[in-house]
Amino acid sequence: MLTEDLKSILNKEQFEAVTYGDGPLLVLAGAGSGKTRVLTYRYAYLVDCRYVPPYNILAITFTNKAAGEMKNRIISILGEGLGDTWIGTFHACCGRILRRHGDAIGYDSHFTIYAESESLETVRTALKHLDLDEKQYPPRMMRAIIGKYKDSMMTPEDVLREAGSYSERVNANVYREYQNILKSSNCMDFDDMILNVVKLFRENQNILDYYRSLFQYILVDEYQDTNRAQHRLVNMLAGRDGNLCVVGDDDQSIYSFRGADIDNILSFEKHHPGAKVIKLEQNYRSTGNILKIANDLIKKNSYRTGKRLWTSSGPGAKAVCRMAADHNEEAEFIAGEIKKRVAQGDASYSDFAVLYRINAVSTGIERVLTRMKIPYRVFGGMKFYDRKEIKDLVAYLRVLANPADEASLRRIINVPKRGIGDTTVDNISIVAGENGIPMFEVIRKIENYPILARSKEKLAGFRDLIVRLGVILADSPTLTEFVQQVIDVTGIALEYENDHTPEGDAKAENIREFLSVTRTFEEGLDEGYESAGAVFPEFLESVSLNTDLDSTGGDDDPDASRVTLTTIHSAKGLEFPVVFIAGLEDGVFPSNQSFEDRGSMDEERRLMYVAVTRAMSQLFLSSCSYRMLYGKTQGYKPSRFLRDIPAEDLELSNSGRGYFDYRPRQSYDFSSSYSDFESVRPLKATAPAPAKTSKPSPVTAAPVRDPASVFPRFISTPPASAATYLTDVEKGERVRHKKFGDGTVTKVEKADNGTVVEIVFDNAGMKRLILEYAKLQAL
DNA sequence: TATATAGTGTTTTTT
DNA sequence: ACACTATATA
Repeated sequence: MLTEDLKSILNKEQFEAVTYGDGPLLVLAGAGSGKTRVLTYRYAYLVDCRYVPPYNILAITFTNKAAGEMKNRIISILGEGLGDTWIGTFHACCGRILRRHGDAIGYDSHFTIYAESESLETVRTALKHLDLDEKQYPPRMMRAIIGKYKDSMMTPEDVLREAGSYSERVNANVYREYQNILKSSNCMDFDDMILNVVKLFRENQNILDYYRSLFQYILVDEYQDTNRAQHRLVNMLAGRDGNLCVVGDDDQSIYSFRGADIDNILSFEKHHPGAKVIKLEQNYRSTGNILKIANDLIKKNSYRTGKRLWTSSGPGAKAVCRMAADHNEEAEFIAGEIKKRVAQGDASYSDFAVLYRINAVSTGIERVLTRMKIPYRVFGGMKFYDRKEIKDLVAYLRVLANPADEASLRRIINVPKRGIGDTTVDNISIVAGENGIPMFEVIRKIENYPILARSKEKLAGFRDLIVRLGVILADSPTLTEFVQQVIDVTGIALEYENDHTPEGDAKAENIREFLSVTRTFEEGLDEGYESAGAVFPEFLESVSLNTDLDSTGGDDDPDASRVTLTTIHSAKGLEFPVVFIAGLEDGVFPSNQSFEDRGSMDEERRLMYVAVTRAMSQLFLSSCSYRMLYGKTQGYKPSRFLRDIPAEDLELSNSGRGYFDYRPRQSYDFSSSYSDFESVRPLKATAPAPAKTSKPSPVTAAPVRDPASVFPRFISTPPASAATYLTDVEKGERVRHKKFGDGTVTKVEKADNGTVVEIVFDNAGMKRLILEYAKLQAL
């Protein structure tokens, strides 16, 4: 590969980013600006022109898919294999480090990785240990709280030390017990994988030094999505002046609810003084009209580096905005447009995507697509590994690899049913706790524990089953054969096969499908192997970390052309010729939970920006006057994001049946998104609900032409009650919020859009609210 | 221990 | 609307 060749393939900024020399480099890559191209070419350039061995480059992505694509593209650029690489997700790379060096922080190399549901089970166990009522401390909420602590890298001890209230102390205790259970089960959750590597490095300078010298170059993709721990990890490895190249787009940061911290990318230059910053603003995906809408939307956010996408291609078609009466009309409009274009022969179903903020919006659209015989696929439904029957099978495998794995043991101890009930399990757990040994050790030596005498036979049966499977593992020549034996010997598929229901058949089929997962894994191995046992741990790790949809199987024809239905979050990184953004109503998108503070409203706007920039040549936006959500039909107003788009950029498609005659404002009003917080409450559905039948009846659908409803934001909303809300507060003050409950003000700061108050709520954690809108009451 | 019933809570979810 | 879960009951 010659540098001259790169010049002809890449634009000026891309070229500069790819060939930049040593030291920190920040690439701000706008949507569709060739980010992946830069990453892959930079990797190839380092290898081919600067003679860096691939093994000395750490390339981190967020998804397995991205890692796989990156690797393949590099190989095709270089035209040769790379050998052993460090191209992987944060979790895959950390897993690899921990399998090797985890013993330095007290983990056995066969540790199990817990996903969401096992983690939740562990929280339940922790609550039980602490005698806490699940009603009072919902496991999901507790897990979320623990997640927040982990996001901010706090240990249970840190939480306890800083605990100001009783509930915070309870949180700390649950967190501590949760960690204790994980540790004694030789398990980690996803967050722990990152945190533990940070811990490993912090406590073992020699190990850190080893990896620092190993990774001569570090590339990180989607940097705007890193959380604090990941940021810390990268900085430990790269140092202040290391050869760290991060690529990302602050305008596409949409995962803050999972701990992603937009500051990591925005303050890169602060952390790495003298860093080179390159902006990629030329867009190769969308038409000019689409980019104009995207640019105009995102420029309303103030906390950003500021980029403006441009294209050398023409303006293309105008975006079409449909004001529909209800979700049925919206769905029919979408289906109709798709049908029409496919019939004309200039598009196939896979050219279309329907994007929405919340999954609940998809159901209405699915119904109509099905009725009109339009093939579609829904992204991000039930994942293969999330299915009960697969989890059961995996739990068997995990117990074999790591008998200390308590959540997995509990999962399978009575699957298939063998008469071991909750009481017995609780007793085992108590005995295990008293003796400080794993539950499986108790089962191994049932004779020693009189409490368990009654279920002795049954437990012995379970123990013998596990032991027998262990022998089979040692004897099986291949992984697939072994797993087949596990299925047969345990009989987990049998009970499904016997009940002869469609669901049972599907579950049995899924279990068989798991064998294609093992086969695929075996095919992917570079070399052959001696026995199932030799690759077993590696296989389990790939199962734990491969949570995406690639191997879901089941669905008949993967190549068939279908419309894609997906949330905007899952659509990030994808592109489609024709994109529909459905459900553009205030309270749906933006979500009504985002009205509380500016930070989340900005994130909603970034989400809208991501949605718009998925479209290549045609964008459709739709909004409903009435929508049924969670079983209730309510009136809604058009999304503020719709109303923020200048009128001249939209072509209206109005059936005349919508209750609002939507007219976007002519001139751009920067304050609009915040000026009408008072009117965000959905309208009460006093008007006749939309017709239940799929064809809206023309009688009930008479449009309302009352000017007040045409421009609802000009209605002066009377105060909800006589209650007075605080207009100024000070640090330390106790306040009450209608949703978050009571809390203490920890910070007050003036911003151009109002007064930002930071409040630590007793039960809801820390929130930043805009005082003017937060409706706080004094206590 | 298995099944019926009432009650609940629903933003987004790369690993 | 709907799915999941805690509880009551046989």
